[in-house]
Amino acid sequence: MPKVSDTHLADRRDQILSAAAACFAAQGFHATSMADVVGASGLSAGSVYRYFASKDDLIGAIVDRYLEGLVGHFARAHMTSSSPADTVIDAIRLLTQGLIDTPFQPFAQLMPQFWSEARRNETIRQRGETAFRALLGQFADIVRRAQGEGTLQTDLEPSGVAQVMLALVQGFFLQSILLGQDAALEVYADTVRRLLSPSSR
Amino acid sequence: MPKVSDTHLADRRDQILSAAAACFAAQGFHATSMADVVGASGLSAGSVYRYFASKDDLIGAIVDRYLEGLVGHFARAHMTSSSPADTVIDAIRLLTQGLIDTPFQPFAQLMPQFWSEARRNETIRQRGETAFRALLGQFADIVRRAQGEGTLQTDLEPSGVAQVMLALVQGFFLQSILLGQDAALEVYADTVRRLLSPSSR
Amino acid sequence: MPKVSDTHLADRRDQILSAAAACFAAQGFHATSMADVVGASGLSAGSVYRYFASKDDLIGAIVDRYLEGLVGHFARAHMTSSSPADTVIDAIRLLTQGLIDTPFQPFAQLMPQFWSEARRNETIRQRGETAFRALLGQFADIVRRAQGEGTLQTDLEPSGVAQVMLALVQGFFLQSILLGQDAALEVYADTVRRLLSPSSR
Amino acid sequence: MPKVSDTHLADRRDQILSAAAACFAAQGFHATSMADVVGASGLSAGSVYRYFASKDDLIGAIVDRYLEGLVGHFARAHMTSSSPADTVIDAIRLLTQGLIDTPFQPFAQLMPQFWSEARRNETIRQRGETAFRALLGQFADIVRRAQGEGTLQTDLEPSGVAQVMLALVQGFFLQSILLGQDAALEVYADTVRRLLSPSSR
DNA sequence: CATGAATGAGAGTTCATTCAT
DNA sequence: GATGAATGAACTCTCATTCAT
Repeated sequence: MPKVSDTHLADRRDQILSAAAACFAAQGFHATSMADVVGASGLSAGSVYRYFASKDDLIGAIVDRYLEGLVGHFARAHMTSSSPADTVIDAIRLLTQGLIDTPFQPFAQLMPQFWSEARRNETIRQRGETAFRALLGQFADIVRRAQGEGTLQTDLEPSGVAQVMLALVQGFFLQSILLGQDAALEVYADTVRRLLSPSSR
Repeated sequence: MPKVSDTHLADRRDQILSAAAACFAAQGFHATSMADVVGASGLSAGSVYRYFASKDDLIGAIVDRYLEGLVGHFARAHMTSSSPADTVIDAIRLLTQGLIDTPFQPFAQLMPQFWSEARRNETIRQRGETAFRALLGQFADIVRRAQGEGTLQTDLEPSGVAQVMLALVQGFFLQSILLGQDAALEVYADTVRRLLSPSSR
Repeated sequence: MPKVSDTHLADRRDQILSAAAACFAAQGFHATSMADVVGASGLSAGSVYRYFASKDDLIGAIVDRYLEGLVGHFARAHMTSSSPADTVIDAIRLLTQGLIDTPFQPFAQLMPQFWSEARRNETIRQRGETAFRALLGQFADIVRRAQGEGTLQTDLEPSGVAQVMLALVQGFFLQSILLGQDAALEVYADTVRRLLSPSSR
Repeated sequence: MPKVSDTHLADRRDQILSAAAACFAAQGFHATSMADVVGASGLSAGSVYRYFASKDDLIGAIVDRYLEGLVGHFARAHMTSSSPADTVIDAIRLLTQGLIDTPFQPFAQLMPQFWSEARRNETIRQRGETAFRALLGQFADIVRRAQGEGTLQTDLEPSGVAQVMLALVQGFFLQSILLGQDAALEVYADTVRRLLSPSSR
């Protein structure tokens, strides 16, 4: 199919990317063979390699999507949340739902894959660093706003609280891999809210 | 009645396990070939397979060591720490030092490997669940003790705080993979201490 | 009755052939992909396959051009040269210059490619046989003329001398691939002249 | 089979090398797949790669054998031949017989492969240069000896005659690929003898 | 007529595992 | 008991060729 519209090309790319994301989320980057991706995409090997130069290129594109999705999620949470605690809890809820049935469905499951890869692949590490620094910046802004509104102690370093907030999201997800996410969220959310919101004390 | 002593057998096993841990920490489970492990161990392929039935078996043994080391670390931290905040910070410091020159040197680097594997390997997930539930139990005890001593609010659910404590350790490590661990620890530790220690408010 | 003129078709063919010759000379038949040829020709894959049924067909056409060029070169050398020795030396000089900046530029570099291919491809071998028999015939004529003029011993078999002459051209080119052609030519030419021209003895 | 004798290892290497030489001679380097070599060797893919790191490595080893065989052949011819003409003719005869049933059987057929490869592979070109310079040196010695014995004109440059001698061997082989070697040799040999031996004039 | 996206068999290579010695 | 040569299925990736547009 020559001289095809740009939309068509972008759709094909998305088709491959979605298939790959599903495979990678289910099996991990390294346990997924290109044949798996090819099969899941419904295209041929040659076509997949027309859109992505190598498996690493495909992994890079998936990671980019993952990071964009992550930063986008948190940016939206940022808009609608008033407090650091709610930001953390909303983020978890968004990502948890993403674990089930949103368009971001497979991406939350990619988290451990991403961290493994970041240790070995400098390009991915750098992209991750950029994304996560942006995230920490957003969180720090939320902290400063809360401090300005008097809902958070002013002796806390915003960057430190931002790191803590991020850790609270990350940690919950890691734990949910081992323990299952449903049961714990209520207690966890309540604890986070009490610790990060002095008004409740 | 084997010709060689049990000690000899155990030593061989340790020799392989140490070599494998170093390889896995440096390159990840999947990027490490059995030939890498065989080479690093100084033994032959046949010997390695005499002690471990398969690569997965070897990974399982490494994960067991990793989890034992982790639980042991925190258990020790438990003994010497009086407060939840100090437990978190001590744990980070122990593991951070482990990143450099303790006998646990490679194990901290195995963290993302472990979480990736736990998503795909049910046996490993279960062992992890057991270990982390034990860890959470220890942390909950620390929380209860602190509440009894009046250094922590009593309206906090101990299991929730335990999860938060664990998340604060895990999150710091994930972030340090991307951002480098040195700079942030002081601010992070200070923030954790202020949030988890009402006396400072 | 085609919509485009025959000239246009022939031009397209030449365009592809020139691009292919350059690629084949630079990289060899097998290391050159059809994508390379397509790219160098400035046309599309479909167009190239409109003019040449297959890669082998294209190789065949290139070989034909190569052989035509070769025979044509020697035919011209035949006209202007009076002696067997000068024929050999002029041929080398023409082809050597062809290595640099004549329209035959890439063809001399195709020589080893041709001989490799002739061993495996019977069609090409046959075309080569025809061309080289023609060449040997031209050379034999030159020998007979020289013998008639008394500038060459009459006890030499013309066909044998023709083969020797051809070998002297071919051999020089093979050696120049390994050794570089510049330095040796003067000594080589002088030696050829002395051996093939009894007058100089 | 572990702890196998060095002889056994060398035999395996030879086994692969012989199979590869046969394949390469029959089909050329690039038209021969590693699967072809594997099949012809009677071993497995893994075994072939235990002895040769890559296809290029294998080609390099074959070329080395080819060049050694070539230089060795000519060195022997050198010993037993008294005149430059006989050296050329003996060399052709040795290599021609090699085309049929000596241990060097496939190597003579590798000639065009070698020259093609030398144009694209600098390592191979260099090895070839070394070997052929050695050959030219041997030939020049023969020339000087003949000049000393008064069987060759002293006004010929030994290095130039050496190049001519080599060309006469190479050219005959190239021509024999197209024309078949049997018929021509007698006439060719006679012509070479007459041209290179002034005594016959 | 021209295009170039799509194909899929097959390329070179790796590697977990076995077993004769 | 230990060895390491041997295995072969599976891997990532290429490329000559086709055909819907």
